[in-house]
Amino acid sequence: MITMKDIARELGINESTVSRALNNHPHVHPSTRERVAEAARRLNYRPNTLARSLATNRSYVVGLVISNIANLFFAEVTQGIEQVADANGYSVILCDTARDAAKEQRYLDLLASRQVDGIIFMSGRLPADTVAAIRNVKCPVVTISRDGASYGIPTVRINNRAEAARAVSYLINLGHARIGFISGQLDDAESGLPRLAGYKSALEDAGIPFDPCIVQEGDFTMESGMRACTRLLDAAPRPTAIFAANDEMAIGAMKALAQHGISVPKDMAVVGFDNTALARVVTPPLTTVAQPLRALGSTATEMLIRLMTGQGLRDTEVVLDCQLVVRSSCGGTGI
Amino acid sequence: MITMKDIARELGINESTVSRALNNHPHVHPSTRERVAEAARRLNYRPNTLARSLATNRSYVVGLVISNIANLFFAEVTQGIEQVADANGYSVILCDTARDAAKEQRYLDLLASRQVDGIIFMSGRLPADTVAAIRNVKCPVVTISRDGASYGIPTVRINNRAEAARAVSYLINLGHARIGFISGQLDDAESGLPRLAGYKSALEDAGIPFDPCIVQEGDFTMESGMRACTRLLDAAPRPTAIFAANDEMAIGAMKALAQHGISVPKDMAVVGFDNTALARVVTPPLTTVAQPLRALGSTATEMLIRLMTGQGLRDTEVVLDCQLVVRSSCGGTGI
DNA sequence: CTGTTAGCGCGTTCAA
DNA sequence: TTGAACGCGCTAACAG
Repeated sequence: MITMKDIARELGINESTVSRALNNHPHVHPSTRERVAEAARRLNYRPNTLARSLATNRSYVVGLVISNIANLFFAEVTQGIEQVADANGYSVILCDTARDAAKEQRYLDLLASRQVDGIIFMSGRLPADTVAAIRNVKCPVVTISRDGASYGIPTVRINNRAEAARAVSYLINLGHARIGFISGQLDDAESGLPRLAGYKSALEDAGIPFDPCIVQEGDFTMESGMRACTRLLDAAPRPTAIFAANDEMAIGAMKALAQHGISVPKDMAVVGFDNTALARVVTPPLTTVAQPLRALGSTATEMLIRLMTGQGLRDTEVVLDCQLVVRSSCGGTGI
Repeated sequence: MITMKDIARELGINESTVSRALNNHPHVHPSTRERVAEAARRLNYRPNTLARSLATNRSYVVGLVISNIANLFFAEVTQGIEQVADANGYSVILCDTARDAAKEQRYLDLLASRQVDGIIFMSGRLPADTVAAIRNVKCPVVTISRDGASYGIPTVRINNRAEAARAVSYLINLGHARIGFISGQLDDAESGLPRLAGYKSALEDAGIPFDPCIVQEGDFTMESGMRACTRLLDAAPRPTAIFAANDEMAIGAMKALAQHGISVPKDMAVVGFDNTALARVVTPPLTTVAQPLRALGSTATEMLIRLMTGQGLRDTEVVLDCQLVVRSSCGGTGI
């Protein structure tokens, strides 16, 4: 490895002059600067970021703690994060916790040891000891899509309640008055309860009475969507539309409908939530609430950068808007 | 930040003794070791990995250069990589190149500057200057799924030719004699040409003449699959089965078939390649050649670890087996 | 504008 | 078994 010392010796000047020249400090003679640059090029010099970080106490690395990179949802958010980080000179250390709480803690510790300048945390719920661990790392932390705001942790998320209501209102405007709902786990404070609440409020706004018989709980898997849909079909009167709390369950519902010979969207409209790639591949393409995945990542990263660079935050909680993507499962025209 | 010096002062002993105690060196008095451990705990000491790396010249970080983390294919491989890396004490720096050759070079340089111990490279083809850049970083590099072996770069990949042949043979055994092929770009030395070659060889083995009329080139997108399929339907005699070089195009083909009122698998069998999550969501679920995605990642990481730890490599090229996953698009039973 | 000195936190000699 | 001293590669403070 070739160091600043080498190029200093080569040029018969001092190491710190080399440092200044390479870092574009003011007050370096143009000719010196040029000679240094030339020598660096010639000797194939590569700065040692580790040493620099040790000296400056800034690593220009951010940690990303995530529960499952193989999930399209997280993968897209990650892309938004990496892109903004890189554009600002930061590298990203990827930590996949596989929803393991012990791993979460270990990763937070590891990242702190590695002197990261900041951390983005997007791994499941926030139990008390995880909150404690987050407070324990000295660097700024931003959480995505979780209930961090209630702990005073900077957060970016979507308004699950309002977005769910928007989707249901859309169905109502289409003329549907009997709308089944396939919920996620109701103990999920993120995508479970709030989306159910949104469903209810949209009905209420339209003066449609809430009927618990056409609300079925699933667990966000395709299989649970199929089962929930089958139960919905037994309700009397039968719903004319189904809203599911995520795409997977909506797709499961469409499969169940197909098995029962019910045609989408002619006999049943279906709407999902998330807008993963699955939604446009399934037949017919699924109408769905599109989360701004990349934006979740980039916004969180921008917040983190503000914190790391000592600029304040406007709001410790940012709520992003979604978009209803209408496809042929809901009366759209399809491809 | 609290350092070894702090705990040394606290205990009235020397800093290097603390270092030895913390690193479980032999020849440290048990009582000293215990006092140090206790003080470290009490003061909430956290080792500074940067400083350690600078001193030992090993960072325990690997770089991952990838072309698109939002693609399920790469995301799953990445999960395999992260998992093995973490299990061996390595962290992963994620670099998403977005297929930008300039970014590839920049990232390789960046990683070298960060003193990573090794790099896994999985970003598109290997043009000459990228090969040069790879040779230029001093740490070991392993490539995945690319033609690195011909440059002497350690590689793990699948046998695209043989796996494609396997899928086509399966169709032949099912009784199909007229099998259309939707290829990828034929200038793609990875998934383009080899898969076409596999298609041809399977036909030849079965004594079926090759007919260029029922080979249509696509570009791995769903839309191109639709167009290619439409062209295939004009061929006379019309094929009874279609093999596509990836899932996306196979799904596009299924969409085109649906538009033409052709039922899958009754009137047409369809087989894809890759086994992304899309394959089991589409209707009917797609038969496809399943690449061992996680294994690609974990195998590459294991190779890299051998290299980083100075153990040799058995083979500089490892070829993994795929598996044909039969689903209802091809005579399976469906869900 | 440049050289000198000191130090970031840790590991590793070499003596004692 | 422990202490003292030095070095990893780089930045920063202070002179000059």
